[in-house]
Amino acid sequence: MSKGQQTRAIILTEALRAASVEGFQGISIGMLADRLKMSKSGLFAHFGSKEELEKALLDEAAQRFMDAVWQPAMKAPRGRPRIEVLFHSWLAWSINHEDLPGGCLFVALASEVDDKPGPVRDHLADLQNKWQAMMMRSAQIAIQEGHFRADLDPRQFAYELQGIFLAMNYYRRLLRDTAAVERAEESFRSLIDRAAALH
Amino acid sequence: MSKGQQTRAIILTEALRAASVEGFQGISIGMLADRLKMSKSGLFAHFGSKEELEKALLDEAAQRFMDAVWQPAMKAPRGRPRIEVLFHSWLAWSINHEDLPGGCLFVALASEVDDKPGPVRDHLADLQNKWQAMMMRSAQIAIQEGHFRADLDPRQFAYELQGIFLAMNYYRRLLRDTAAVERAEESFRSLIDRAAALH
DNA sequence: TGCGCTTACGAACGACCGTTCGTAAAGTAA
DNA sequence: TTACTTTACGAACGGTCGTTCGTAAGCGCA
Repeated sequence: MSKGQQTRAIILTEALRAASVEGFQGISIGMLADRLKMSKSGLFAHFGSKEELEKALLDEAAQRFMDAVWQPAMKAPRGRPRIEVLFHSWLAWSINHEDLPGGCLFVALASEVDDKPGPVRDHLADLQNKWQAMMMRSAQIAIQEGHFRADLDPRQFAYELQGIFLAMNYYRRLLRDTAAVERAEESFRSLIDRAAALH
Repeated sequence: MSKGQQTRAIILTEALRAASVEGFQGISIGMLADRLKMSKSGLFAHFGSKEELEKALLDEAAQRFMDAVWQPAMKAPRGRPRIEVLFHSWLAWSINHEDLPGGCLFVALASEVDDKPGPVRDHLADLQNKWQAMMMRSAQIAIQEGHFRADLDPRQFAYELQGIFLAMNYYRRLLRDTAAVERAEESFRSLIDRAAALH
């Protein structure tokens, strides 16, 4: 790995941390340069514009998300066990305080960019649409495997899973409810019970 | 109403619109002054600091929320009917494009302020904690009325209701899913069915 | 009508923003 | 080591930020 790529990786790691806490609006080139003891212009040169930095951050976060959440799920047996791993990896991802002290980056950015047309918004929406599709597909597989009811609506299943996750984030980060994760687990159990095939 | 209070109300209405779209970080005194064809300093004088403006905005939003969501629910019969009105008023509030073109202000602000200690964060968290308490209390009443199961956990009920709402916001605003509201309705029906007392 | 208080303005402040540019140092391949 | 490219820097740009202040106009009560 060349020197440039190395520095770039360090910048992205620090910027990821900062953005999870402050959002894209809240981070600045100067602030990142200060934290990393670099010059503004030196850091800036790695991306060419702040918008390019933001896109690079989304790519980096997506890469990490796939590694931390999707890959472990793909190693689990198809169907219900996979969905259980998926959900728990997802929770763990958003609570990983070292990489993302401000919680899940995608949630932190959603409200900020949802009204701001442009490549950053498009990129985030694309990633999140794909994530919904992945959850839907996982539910479909669970139906195929006979773990879930045949008449389950996978889209609605993904919607409710997303809701449980968002509520966990809300309770944990804004309300500082220490039982947020347990509430999410409880809701998840209920969702799985309803989705499960009758025996 | 004095001239000052009148101007202040106009500022708050416009600032509320802007903040629902751009968040607190995204609005500035200069931008609001431009939109309202006032001077920066003239507008500024009504609040004394940007933080005071933000607190005033939270108060104004809370007031409007109570009028638009809580009051209609209190006019409905106790128990399940009240909860149904509550939920639908809540959805309508967040979709009211005239007052809040960027959707529910509280959701828009949650991620922005949840890591920023200070009076603004405290104020928002307080409002949201009270809202959770209102939903819990409504569920308790529904239990008393015999509409909901006696062993229902009102806290968990409020959690899931919050999740349905947040997912609706996410689907509608970030993913631009035109069926977001219907998905929310579907999840709500399912939640009510599970909460309902058996006959 | 007149007077005092409220309301609004314009100019300016230091701070920070993203970005540009010329230049020096460090890395990398032959 | 040499020659070339990559990487990093410092200074400066125009612009916007929240905030301050002195001053003028307008409101509302006597």
